[in-house]
Amino acid sequence: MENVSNWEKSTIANELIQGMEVARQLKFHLSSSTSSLETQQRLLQRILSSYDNALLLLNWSESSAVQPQAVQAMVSVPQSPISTDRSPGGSKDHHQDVSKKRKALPTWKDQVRTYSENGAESSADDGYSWRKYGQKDILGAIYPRSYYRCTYRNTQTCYATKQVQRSDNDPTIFEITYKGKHTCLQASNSVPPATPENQELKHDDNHHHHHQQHQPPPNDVLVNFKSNLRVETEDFKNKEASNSFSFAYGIENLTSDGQPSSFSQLVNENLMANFSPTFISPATSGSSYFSVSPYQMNSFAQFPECDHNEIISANTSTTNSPILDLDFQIDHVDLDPTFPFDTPGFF
DNA sequence: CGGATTTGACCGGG
DNA sequence: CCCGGTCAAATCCG
Repeated sequence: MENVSNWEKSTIANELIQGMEVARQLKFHLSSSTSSLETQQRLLQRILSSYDNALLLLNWSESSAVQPQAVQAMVSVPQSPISTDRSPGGSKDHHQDVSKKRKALPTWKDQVRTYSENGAESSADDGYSWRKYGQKDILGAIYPRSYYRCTYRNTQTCYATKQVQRSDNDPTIFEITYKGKHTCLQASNSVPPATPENQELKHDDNHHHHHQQHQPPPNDVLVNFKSNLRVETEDFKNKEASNSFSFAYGIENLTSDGQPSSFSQLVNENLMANFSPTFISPATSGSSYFSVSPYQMNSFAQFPECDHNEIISANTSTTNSPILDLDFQIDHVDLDPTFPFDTPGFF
């Protein structure tokens, strides 16, 4: 337990909460006669994905996490090459030598929805200061991809990076891929990151500045779970109202109205993806902020390597993936019980 | 002037 | 050789 940082806890809890929320929606849909099978399957997919991500976050093993983007790409125009679509026939032999991966940096994704149409700048402030170091046109993508690294890479040897890619289908969506965790110490007066990355507490505290962030015992996680779930639900509704999108419960209405529905489904999918719980602070009671961030955090971990997931996802993904993942996890834990994250010098 | 961004070159893996 | 990722010189900006 001790080697699981607060950041990981919150992120895992994030996934679990999301899964629970979606499960509730699915329950509602199942009892509703108007619910389409497609919708139900999508909800189920999301639930499985949440489990998958949570398990993956627990020990950084590869996974067949089903990305919402994949669904989105399938529903919409087939112009964006998503990594999950590969020919199943090409299942080449792969080695599971986990030993000599050099770039086993943890990777997770996030979707940020901009509210102002021009708002390319709104795609940003996640609490960390980034420095752009490159931009590339990506094959098959309309918008270029921007590369950022932590500002304190040289001064504090912080190797966190992120990539920002504007979505082809919905230009108000920015897909952000984070690689590596911040090992830097941000300025103390700065606003704590609204992302689950609440890491400053886990640094070797040469000087414990007033750490009101206590390490919550495992039970606290559950407490957080519940309390935040409530918050999240409210927030959920607020956003639904403010965006004047009837989503989730209204999907069928939108889609079955004779509309081609690909777009509305796309929108709903994006909303679904973005309506994940806006971050759960591990410091619950009396804590100053439940950062209800202006952007949504739908983080799900990614496979540091592409090798395994190829063959895993070649199988029909969802059903058998947990089993496979468990196997991987066991192996992984046996081989490498230490989490690379908790060592600040790791890179 | 100093730090951040831009942008083409460079590099390495597939 | 193509493509994605990074470097670094030039440029921008406060």
